[in-house]
Amino acid sequence: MKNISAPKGTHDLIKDEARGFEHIIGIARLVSSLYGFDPLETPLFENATLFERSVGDATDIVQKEMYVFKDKGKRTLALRPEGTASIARSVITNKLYATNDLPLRFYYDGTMYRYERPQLGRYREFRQFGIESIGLTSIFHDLEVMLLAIHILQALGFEGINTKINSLGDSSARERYKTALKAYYEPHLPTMCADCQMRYEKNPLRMLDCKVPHDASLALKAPHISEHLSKEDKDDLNFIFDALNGFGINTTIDTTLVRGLDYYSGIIFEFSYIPASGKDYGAIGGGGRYDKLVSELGGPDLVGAGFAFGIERLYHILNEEKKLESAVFPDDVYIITKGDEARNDGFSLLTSLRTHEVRGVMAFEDKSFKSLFKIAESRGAKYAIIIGQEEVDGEFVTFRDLSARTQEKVEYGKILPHVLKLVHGEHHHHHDDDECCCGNCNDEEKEEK
RNA sequence: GUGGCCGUGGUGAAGCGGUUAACACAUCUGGCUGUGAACCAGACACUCGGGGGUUCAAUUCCCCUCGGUCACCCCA
Repeated sequence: MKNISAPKGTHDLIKDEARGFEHIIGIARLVSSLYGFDPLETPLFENATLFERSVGDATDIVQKEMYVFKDKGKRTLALRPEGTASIARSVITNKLYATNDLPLRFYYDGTMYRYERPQLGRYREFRQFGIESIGLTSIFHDLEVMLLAIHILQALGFEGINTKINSLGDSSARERYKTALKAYYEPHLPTMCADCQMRYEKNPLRMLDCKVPHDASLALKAPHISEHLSKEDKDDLNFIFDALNGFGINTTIDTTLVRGLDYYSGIIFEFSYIPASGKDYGAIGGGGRYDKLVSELGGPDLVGAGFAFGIERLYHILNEEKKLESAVFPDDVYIITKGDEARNDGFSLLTSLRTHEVRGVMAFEDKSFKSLFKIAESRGAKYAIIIGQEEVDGEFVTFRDLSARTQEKVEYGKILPHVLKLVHGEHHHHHDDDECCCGNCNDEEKEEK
């Protein structure tokens, strides 16, 4: 039998990692709802033309990274490479814009697919959390979107995020700028690196952040995109810059910042953060304004703005920075039994504990007490409940405090309240507070008696 | 898509032409007949990622392939 493996560029999220992802998404959803955003879930695949028309059929994402396939009905479908196009599509197909309450504010999260060569922080199936605000009427709406993004990062524990902003202007400004750039670079082209010669044809904006010293020095004197921006675009950019700094967010205008999706126009932004380990996971999130996306997809003339975070990247960084508290949920109780009768009694007890929101498991197979205690320990269980023949005969339970290493006998009839009191006790303890629970609880119990 | 490095048991890893393929952790069994530490004694590798080749002999060399990782590219 041949071994099977997970497809290249995919990864399983196991226990801690899955909980870490849940945590990140949970915070992002919570903060988004603070800003009046609602969830919107769209399909994992769409008609391929949706992405060709929105992301852009000349972009790398569509040209070489999209998973495209035909279904049995000969429809040409694509696994979504990003989330914005689907949200825009949904707004149009469901006529969500027919409301007096614009902009529409939505958040989403889910897997995205891009056929790329996997690397650290880059996968073929990866997860994003994003928000879209569609039907903007004010620059404050752009600002709101950015503040929400930053708020989420702060709520996750990020400090010192590098925020870069830029304005791409409208599409005609961008074309004018590309022409100007090419005119500037043309005479120098023979002296430049091979990559830049390729960029010249494909994406001249990228020539600006070449790392080859010679080329980088040329970039310093290159024409500026601001020379081609309308007054309104310039004012918007300055407004955002001042506002973010005014809120204490360290922001820089990076005129070389560009994005790989064609629908962006006007203000764009990107967040990055390199952890102390020095590992560079790339941009952790980014987004911007899209003036024409909705109308080009056949909807009304609505302006939108949004962003997306890469959850894998957020997770990896938070993990390196030890910002994720252990996501492990230790058992409250671990039940150890010996013999059929004991197993029956133990199972009834376990079942009733669970209905009372006590977390626990028991082993149903016969193993040595030694290994069962080892399992209880590795699960981080607070208490062990032992039921063997002695206990069954005497109708009691041996209740062991695993951290204090003390145990006592508790009658069958009193075990449920006994556990509930310890686990849920009126006086609320923090779960990470090792010493408190057992000691205090027992003391108080004695005092009450 | 281009180039570099890597792939040994559940895990971390030695070995780099002929070895019983170390060692450590984990797991299991016993010493302790119902109790988690430590200690002691044992046990556990049906493909050394997969396929092919060179060789008397390959985990060790070569090729292909799959996967990971790094740089480029691109982006979350």
